[in-house]
Formats: sequence, C-alpha cells, structure tokens
Amino acid sequence: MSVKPQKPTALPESRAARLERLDRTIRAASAQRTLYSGVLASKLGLHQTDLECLFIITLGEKVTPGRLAQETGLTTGAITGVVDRIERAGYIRRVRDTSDRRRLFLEPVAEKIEEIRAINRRAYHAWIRDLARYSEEELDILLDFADRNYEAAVNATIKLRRESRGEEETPKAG
Amino acid sequence: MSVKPQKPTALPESRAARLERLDRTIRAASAQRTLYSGVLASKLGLHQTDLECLFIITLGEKVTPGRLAQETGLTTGAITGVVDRIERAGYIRRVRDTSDRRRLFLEPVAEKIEEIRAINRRAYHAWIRDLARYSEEELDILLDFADRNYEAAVNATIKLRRESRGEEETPKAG
DNA sequence: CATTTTATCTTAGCAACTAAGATAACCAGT
DNA sequence: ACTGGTTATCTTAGTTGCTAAGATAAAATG
Repeated sequence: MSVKPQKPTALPESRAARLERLDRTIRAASAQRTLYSGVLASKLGLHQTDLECLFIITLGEKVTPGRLAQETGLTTGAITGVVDRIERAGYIRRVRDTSDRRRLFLEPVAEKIEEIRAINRRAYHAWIRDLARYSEEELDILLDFADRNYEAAVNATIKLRRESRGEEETPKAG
Repeated sequence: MSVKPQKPTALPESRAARLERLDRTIRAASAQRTLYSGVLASKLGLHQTDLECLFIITLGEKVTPGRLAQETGLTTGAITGVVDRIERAGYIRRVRDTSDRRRLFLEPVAEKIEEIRAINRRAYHAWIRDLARYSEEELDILLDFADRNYEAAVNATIKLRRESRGEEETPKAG
C-alpha cells in the first residue's frame, strides 16, 4: 500500500489536484523520514527519542540535560534515562561544568557522531548526487519553498497548540 | 534554539552550502511535522501511534488489524490496544467480515474523520493559500522535486534496513 | 549564614509494547 | 463429517520508557 499519490497518466491534472498531490507527497516523504529515523535508531542501539535528543545535542553548543528537557518536552527524569542510554552507547560524554558544578554538558563524541553522518551519507548518497540536476534558478525556488514549508509547519503547530490550550485549560475551580 | 539553518545575510553562498541548507531545511520541516502530529494526537485524545494507524486506515480500503500490524511493524497484540483506543475515541468501528468471520474491517467514521481534516485545514490554512503564489512551471519543478525526495527517503530506508539485517543476523550458532 | 532557587538524579507507579499462547473460524485431505 | 493445519484476533505476563514527586547537592539571595 502506497501512501503517496501517483500522477494520473495521460489525463490532464487540474491545478487544485496538483497542489493536493504536492501536499500529500510532502506528507508522505515526511512520514518516510520518520520511519528512516526509527530504523537508524535501532541500528545504533538507541531509541527514536534518544536519536532525536542526540540530534539536538550535536546542533547546539554546550547542551545540558535541562535544556534537552525544555526542547523535547520530556521530564528531567526521562532525560536522565535518555542521556544514560546515549552515553552508554558512546555517542556523548557527561562533562561537569566547572563554573557551576550542578550542571552537566552533554559533549558529543566526534568520531561516533561521524559514524552516524557516514551512515546517512551512504543511505542518501543517490539523493545528494541527484541534487546536481538543479540549476541555480531552480535551487532558488526550492530553497524558498522549503523555507516557507518549514515556517508553515511551525506556525501550524503553534496554532494547534494554542487551540488545544484554549479548550483544555478549564481544569481547576469554577 | 532553531534547528533550521538561516540564510547568511549579504555574503554570497556557495552552491554546496545552498544544497546543504536545502537538505537541513527539509529535515527540520519533517521533524516539525512529526511534532505537529504529536500535538494533534493529544488534542484528539489519541497517541501518536494511534493517529498514524488511523491515517493508514483512512487511506486504505477495508483495512484489518492484521494489515495494520504489517504496515506498522507492531505486534497484533499491540494493534488490539491501538484499535481499542481509536474505537473508544469514536474514529472507527469494528465491523465483522461476513464472508470470513474471523476478520474485522476497521471502518472509519466519516464525520469524525472530517473533524480531523477540518483541524488540519485550519492549521495549514495560510500555507495552502500561500501555494497560490507558484506558477504552473514552478509547480512542475516542485512536484518533481517532491517526488524525488520521497523516493529518496524510501530508498534510503530500504538500504539502511538491508544493511542492518546483513550485520545483525549472525545471531544463532557459530 | 539561613533561605530559596536551580540542576540533576532517584523512586514509585502507569501504560504501551513484545512474546507467547488461547480462541475461534476457515481450509484442506481423507 | 472428521482430523490436522493454517489464519485472524484477542488475551496474558512481563519489560520498559515515561511521568510525577521527591531527594540531593550546588548556587544565588538577603
């Protein structure tokens, strides 16, 4: 069963249908990437959550467990478990902050991170090569589109979250 | 902390950097959509897994629990729980197959599904409107790009899964 | 120095998941 | 119709990642 809509052969497609197809294809690709993450995580001996956290750690500077909890919405207790697993697997080290000895920095282990990058490069090798086909002008369009698409997803999430809060927060008193 | 890379102001960007930025932006958007799904699920009183399964149910024809298990990789026991929750929330009904009374069809409840669609339309309203900006020619490029991107994700997942199987399956004997 | 706040970890309990088996229906072959 | 084997779903026991609440230790405040 394919989630992605196919282009109808021969028949001319209306603009609305084309837009709909674009949206569905993006959705499908997004779902597929989530699947990819899951497979990658299990290959690395991690959970999907762990891999997500590791991603955040490698992007930011001097990320702490508390910071991770904020970013992911997990409790600090859960983060302790996540960090334990990632550390045990060798991808990060816990390093005490010397200026504030309560805090930890989650320090990525460069060579292990590079292993992951190598896997990703291998898996997406064909795709990366395929990008060469695009001219600078086309790349302009794609970059602009990708930016807008990202912003749309962020805004949609914020909007939805606001809606949820508005409805659900009638908990105490009356 | 933003996961999405920003375009460096003023300085001219190399082609490699632009491709890298495109890739990162797509990744970030994908992650953001996953987040959106999570918020939506909790708004509907479902788990992320449930919502994913519901999505599969609404796409396919006459989807059975067994089919869901295949598609998602979950065990049939887990699927029983998933189906229980989705049914309890009112989005599907269990309907016995009359020709094979062991089987169930998971029948979407149209009006409840429409509720979800309405939420999505509301959240992504601005984005949907924004798509009007693209000419037919630009839409061609975007559609082609989205198709390729989807295929790439599928292939990457397959490739990674094959690699994992090849390495991990030295379990018994020696 | 006492109090409060902050950062991380610990503990108890919950719930979704897996693995294995139960149940029931279908499908041969005799 | 009976017997054995397969298939579809559900049930049960046990594992584990998560939350909530509290413990611990260090820093900030006064």
